[in-house]
Amino acid sequence: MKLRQAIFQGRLPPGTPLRELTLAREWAVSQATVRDALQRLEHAGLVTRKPNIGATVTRLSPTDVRERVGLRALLEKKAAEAAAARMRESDFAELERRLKVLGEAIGSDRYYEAAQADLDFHRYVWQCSGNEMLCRLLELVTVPLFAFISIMRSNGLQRLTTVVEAHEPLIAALRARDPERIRYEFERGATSSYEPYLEESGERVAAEAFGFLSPPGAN
Amino acid sequence: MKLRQAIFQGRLPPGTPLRELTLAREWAVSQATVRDALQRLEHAGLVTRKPNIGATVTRLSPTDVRERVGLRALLEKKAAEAAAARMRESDFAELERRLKVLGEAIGSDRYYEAAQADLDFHRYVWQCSGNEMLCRLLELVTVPLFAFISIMRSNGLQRLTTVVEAHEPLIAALRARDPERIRYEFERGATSSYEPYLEESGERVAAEAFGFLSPPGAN
DNA sequence: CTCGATAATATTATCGATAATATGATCGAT
DNA sequence: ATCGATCATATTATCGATAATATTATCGAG
Repeated sequence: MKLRQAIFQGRLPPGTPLRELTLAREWAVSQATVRDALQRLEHAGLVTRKPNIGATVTRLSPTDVRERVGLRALLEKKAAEAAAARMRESDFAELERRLKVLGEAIGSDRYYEAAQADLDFHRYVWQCSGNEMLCRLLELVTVPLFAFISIMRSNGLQRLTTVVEAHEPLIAALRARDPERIRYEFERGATSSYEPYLEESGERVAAEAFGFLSPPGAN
Repeated sequence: MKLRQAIFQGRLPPGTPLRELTLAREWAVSQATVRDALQRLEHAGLVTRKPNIGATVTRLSPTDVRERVGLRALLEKKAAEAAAARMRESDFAELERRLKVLGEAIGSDRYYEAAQADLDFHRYVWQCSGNEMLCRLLELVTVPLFAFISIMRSNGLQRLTTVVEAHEPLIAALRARDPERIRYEFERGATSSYEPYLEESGERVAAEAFGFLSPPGAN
């Protein structure tokens, strides 16, 4: 769980090799425990493992980001549509509570907490869909994107002030239970944050964020 | 890898508890190796693990099947559309080769091989989409469905003779590069095999397949 | 000086054993 | 007799050490 935090905070930049025994000594645990953690993070998409070679912090190429953003939009629209049909007033209240938590985390410049709160907001919508498998897919697709954004923010490369307001149309659309509007707002919400990195210059912007260029053959 | 086969062949019915040390002794390997295998199968969706409790062969409730079939249709349509735009003649040839392998496996009543070949056919379409993440999601969603079908077949509960012909419209639609037709055929292909288990009587049919009823509170 | 084979090193994969935890049974109190 | 607490047992989680494998460095031949 600490590893997850380190990745989100950008303390372990994408591409960092994760040596099992090294991490084990570092945290005073066994290799088996580290191995276990790495396997779980691989499942979450934050770590990439190759058999007999080793593990590294997942590095998202512009192509990867594009793929994930597209899939997230597709799946989240579906989830939000289903959720709208099932959400009661208490669910909307919970959603607004989570948005408030997000606002507070942003207000105090806590990037890791902000990313988690952002994730928790969206996760709640997913859960309201009542579709368990859909939730799992969205976790898989989205978590590394949030890590990506979290790193951007911790490097000061993304404006934070607008984040809360950006979420309000989502709640409004869900409240209205208008499928067309839900699709529009969630499509927009899923893609807007990443637009700077999806254009021609995406590679350059991402490189600035991480302080290095991806090697030509990587991914 | 043997465990995977055992699940597909129905030798380990859904719900079977998988004790780490027991399996380790059975196959003359270490607990760590079994643990590793279970973790990978959990990732593939064939095994369900609960912390400090244990692992069982994943049991798909009718709801689970419904969720997965719906998501598979959604994702596979997207993959097939993208694939059609990129497939060359050699790709179509490969697809037909794989369909032939499937036909041979069915001809000799080898259920495990048939399920794998069926999977390999669809996997090739996914890969032609060029969208790596989409492939991963489809694996996750679909593999347990194929295991489900494989068990049905091994219990003689599904007709096999029509399987090959059912795949031909898919190839034709891809060849035609007609998005509308691709969507139609893949939607149909993804859902048709499961129709018997998606109706009111789904629970009963599934119970027949596995020889037992799901406990009321399961899932 | 370059290329290929071979040895040294580093890292993952596996092993056997121990510790931590949850489940089910036993006992006592009401 | 039933409910709650405690203990026994089974199972997973973790540990330290060894084996297998891949990468890198070294050496010798051309």
